[in-house]
Amino acid sequence: MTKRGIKDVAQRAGVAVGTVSRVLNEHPSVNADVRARVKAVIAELGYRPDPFARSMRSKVSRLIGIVIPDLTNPFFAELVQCAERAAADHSHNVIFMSSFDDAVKEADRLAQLAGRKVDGIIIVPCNSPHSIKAPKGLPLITVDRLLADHPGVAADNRGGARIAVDYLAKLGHRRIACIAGPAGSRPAEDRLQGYLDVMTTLPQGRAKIEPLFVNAAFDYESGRAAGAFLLARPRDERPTAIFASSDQQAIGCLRAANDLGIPIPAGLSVVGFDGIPLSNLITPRLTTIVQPMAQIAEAAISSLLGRRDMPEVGKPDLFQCELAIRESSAAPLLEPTAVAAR
Amino acid sequence: MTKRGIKDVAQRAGVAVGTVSRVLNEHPSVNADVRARVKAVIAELGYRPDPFARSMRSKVSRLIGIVIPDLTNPFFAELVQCAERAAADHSHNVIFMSSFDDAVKEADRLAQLAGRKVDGIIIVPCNSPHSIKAPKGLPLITVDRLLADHPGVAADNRGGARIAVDYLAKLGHRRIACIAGPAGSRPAEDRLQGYLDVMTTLPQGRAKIEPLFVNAAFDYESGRAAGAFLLARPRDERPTAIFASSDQQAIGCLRAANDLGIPIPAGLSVVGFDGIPLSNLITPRLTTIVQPMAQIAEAAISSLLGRRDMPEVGKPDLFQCELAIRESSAAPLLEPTAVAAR
DNA sequence: TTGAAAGCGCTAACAT
DNA sequence: ATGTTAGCGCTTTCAA
Repeated sequence: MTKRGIKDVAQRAGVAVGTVSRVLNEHPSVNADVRARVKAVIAELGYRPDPFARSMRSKVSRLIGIVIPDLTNPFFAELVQCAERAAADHSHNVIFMSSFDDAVKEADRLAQLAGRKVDGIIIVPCNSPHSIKAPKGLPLITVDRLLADHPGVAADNRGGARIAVDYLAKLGHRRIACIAGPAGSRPAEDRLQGYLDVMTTLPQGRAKIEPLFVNAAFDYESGRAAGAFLLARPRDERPTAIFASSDQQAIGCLRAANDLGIPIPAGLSVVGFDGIPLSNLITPRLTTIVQPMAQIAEAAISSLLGRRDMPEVGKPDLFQCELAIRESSAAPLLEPTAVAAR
Repeated sequence: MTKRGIKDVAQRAGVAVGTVSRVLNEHPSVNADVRARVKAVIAELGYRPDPFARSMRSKVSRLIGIVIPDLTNPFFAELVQCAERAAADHSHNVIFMSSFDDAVKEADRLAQLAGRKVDGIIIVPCNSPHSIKAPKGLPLITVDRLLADHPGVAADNRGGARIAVDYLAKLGHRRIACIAGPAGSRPAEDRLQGYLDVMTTLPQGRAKIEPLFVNAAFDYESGRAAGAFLLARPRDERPTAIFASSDQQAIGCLRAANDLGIPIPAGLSVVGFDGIPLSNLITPRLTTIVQPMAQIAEAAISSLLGRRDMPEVGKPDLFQCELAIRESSAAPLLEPTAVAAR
């Protein structure tokens, strides 16, 4: 099978190259029979338009760039996977790049993507306090870690946290602690806020209800340490439930409880956040707030491609989270209210 | 900053476009001073050659395609991350695609990459018994899951397994069990073989030494189940050490031990395989065989780009693994030899 | 060593 | 509705 160009197709079909091009681009003004004939020839010849020649003229690359801080984070890995699927659904391919959470590398990657003339960029900005210089004229959308001066889509972190804490409260828990994320992280702060929202509106019984939280990085080990800290207090002051700001933290916290011989969920309920695949694979399976990653990724891609309104700057599109009740949570052993009444 | 083309550079530098092109491509026959002047102008104008125009003529895209079954697997995520870094080191970008372990999708992705005229393809084939139709004329290399009819690079799985079991044996363990990977998986079989290699050469003491292994998927839950199975036997027949074929399995196995109240490493040593980041974040930190992912990825990229010989078909390049001794392993409580001698 | 010019394969503007 | 043609921005002969 030798090299086929648009000319060969045109010649074989007895039409001009322009017509073939129109067929290729689904241009309306082509007679049905001509279109059919051309398509037949295309199939017959196994012709595939050269994407470079195409992009050079049309300024459309059918390429989406995605820049994330670290693929080792399962949450980002899932995002990338979902984004690729969404892009494929729209006949686009994905150029993947990692910024290693380094603002300099991030800027470089962005410039490269601009050079590649990608049709849009999805970015999870790195954590250093900075903003991004979006190549102008190139649609860019932030995901998860929102930036004030760029459009963004994310989970409704605050709302999700409320759902989690609300659930624990309804189960009867009152001493609910929170492993908050790292200070300065937007998602972390939103989740903490959601926790506080619920805690401050809980009906005050005989036992005083006070929010109790500790900041920690989003990873497993930090979660374990934070959990150990929260659980290292006299039994009657010890939290009966912990809301962690990430699944990794929650899993670490499970470990801390285990180290102290606290049974799950009998002695302690733990709820995570994110809904990473691992959360449903461990024992006990983790009750968690699952982010609608597929929806988030789909929204980001659609917005970039103009098939959907771009979120306004300052008004990110937020997607509702869902509570997945699994094995790490249950009603507390002793109803604190009952105890207080005795 | 308006649109800059090669013409602007040529004009500003007082040379012909051809000369600028030669400078751009490091062509030798350009006077040093001319080259310097042109480079200065390029920098001054912030000129960036259009990759499409470039590729259209040169048939080189500076793009590498990578197809993996599932990014949710932390091992593959690390591979992708390493590959992207290696590609970036060679001024290439990476088009990422997921096959979702589906041979049909895989073939489709491959065709797309061929259409994109990528300079090479890295693929972790999906598990179904099949082979891959590599677009001819396009360098393709398999990683991890090797295929008999394509060049490949991977860790020396058999050697790595030997190191692990050898280490356990030297520690004094004799009842060493193995959580093998899924049957049919090439890496799984190689690792099991390594385990058997060592077990069959262990000096037979008074206590009979027999290999004991059970197949399981590579994930956490399968590892937990397999661990529970292996540990559910009378104490004096129970393995004192378990070699798992993946870190995820090992972590699941740790959990199984924990459920049975077996202390780690006092009551049981566990060694994993892969060296995923999580392995060093959990408690206890997991002793494991770490694959040189960066090296493997670098080798794959270099081979594709012709900066290094492509591995021969049937003779994959194998990279030595390293033992990372951490907290999940130790000498057995009672030296079996001593016991036998008593 | 350098310049001039011919395309690469396609799209889009213009002509019919 | 279809044909014709001028480039897109670059690389690469071919001359000089």
